[in-house]
Amino acid sequence: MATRAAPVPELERDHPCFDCAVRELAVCGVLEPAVLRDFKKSGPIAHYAAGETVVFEADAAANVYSLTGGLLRLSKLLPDGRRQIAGFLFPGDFLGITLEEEHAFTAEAVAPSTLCRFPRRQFDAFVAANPALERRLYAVAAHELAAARQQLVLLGRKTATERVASFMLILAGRCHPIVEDQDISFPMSRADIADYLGLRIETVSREISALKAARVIQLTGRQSFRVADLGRLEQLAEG
Amino acid sequence: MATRAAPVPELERDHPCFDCAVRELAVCGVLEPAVLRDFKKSGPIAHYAAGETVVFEADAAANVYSLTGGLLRLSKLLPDGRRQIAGFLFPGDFLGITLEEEHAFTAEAVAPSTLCRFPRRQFDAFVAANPALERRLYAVAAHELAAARQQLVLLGRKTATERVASFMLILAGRCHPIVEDQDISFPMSRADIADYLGLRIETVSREISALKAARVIQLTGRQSFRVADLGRLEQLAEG
DNA sequence: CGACGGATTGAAGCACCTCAACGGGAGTGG
DNA sequence: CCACTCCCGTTGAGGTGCTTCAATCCGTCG
Repeated sequence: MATRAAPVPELERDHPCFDCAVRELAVCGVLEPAVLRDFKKSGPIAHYAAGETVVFEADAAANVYSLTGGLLRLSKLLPDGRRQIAGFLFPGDFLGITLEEEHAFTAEAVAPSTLCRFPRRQFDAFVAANPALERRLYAVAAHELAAARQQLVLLGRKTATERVASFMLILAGRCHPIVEDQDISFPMSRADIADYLGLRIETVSREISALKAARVIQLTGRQSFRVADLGRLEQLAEG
Repeated sequence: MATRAAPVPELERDHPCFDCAVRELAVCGVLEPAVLRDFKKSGPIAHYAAGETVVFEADAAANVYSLTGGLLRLSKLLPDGRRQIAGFLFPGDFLGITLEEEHAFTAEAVAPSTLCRFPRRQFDAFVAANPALERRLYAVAAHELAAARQQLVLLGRKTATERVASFMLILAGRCHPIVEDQDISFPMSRADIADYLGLRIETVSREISALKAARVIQLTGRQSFRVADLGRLEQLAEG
């Protein structure tokens, strides 16, 4: 869900970010090599297994993160256990858009994930010293805001069929261009999908089965599919 | 929904922003008087009657706005007429958090409203020249993002009773501190509330009646109420 | 193989929606 | 001042889309 970055100069082979797969995608993409090297010094790499928690809701927001690999979910629990997933973070996405003292959402690894971790204080200093980074962060926040508001429409007004179709489109939309019959894999479980779409897993399952039966999509595995009829899928997603 | 600003030096009486009621609340609050005067020159005041549209979804984002009085709603329509309100803008709030070329949501005046309008190009130049403004915009975006995600929980997982109770708390939360038996007025119609909460008007009406019958709130008019039992209201809102 | 967790499918229930009637305040005109 | 209308909100009765509960399937792993 990160926006595309301006190309940065080539890095030297010994640069700590040399083999980062998402360098240009991530917020760091706007930094000059020298600055980037300096920046990276403050940020060790952290690994999380599937299911592990990166930050707890209401934890002190001591660090910010840049996701370089894997998949995270941002979620919130109600007292009785109901869960809502506010969004997924893909490689290149930034975790820590807040000026509050504590995180508002729990971030957990859906699949094994790799993150660059930066102490917030140092990160804030870096931001203050690098206007380009500040602008980039604003762009990321604005983009996430638009995505969250779009999700409000889905949760507030769409039917189960429309929600699941929209979800498929969101997944497909991560590939550019969106083409039919291209294999798309998603690491999240039916439970995650349900909690993201405000449905129950049984409903998600039924709707996926219906899309498959209608030959709009094709299941190529439990966590992968192909779009068989893009036009129809878009139609279903918008009501 | 705006965050509190640092106090600014006193303005001269002839300053165009001298009698702005939300100066310190709005994004302009971080600007020095001289800069502010310069800034304001680029921004004429616009008035909108209740029901009028400030920006249409998919319109070119040629301007940004600062709301100085009234109330706006941000909404999106599905092809068949279903509507979702993504949020309300109160005085001091900023309209135009996006780097896209077009607006993603329609903004309409719920009540007669007054806005400062700035051409986006000039505004962007101002932002680039004023790091404090840039930081402030980021803070606003981060805050709106948190609010939108909180709303996702409401729309995805809360019952009708919980939604309406939460809405009452949001309204009450705009007064600091939240005290019982203080009159709170809201200019939006039941239809607006319903489209904000992802419910139908009838359901909103029934739930409000139920809260009233349970003596949790007290209706003091069609568009005003008092919190009679804050603890109970909070309990109902959280499930 | 048997056990386990995740996914699917079926049948019944319920929360909210839909449709419909009614109520009440604001504005208008006699 | 009242009669009328209009709009918004409220209330009631019946319908439905998603949930709930339950059984089964299937791939994985010991």
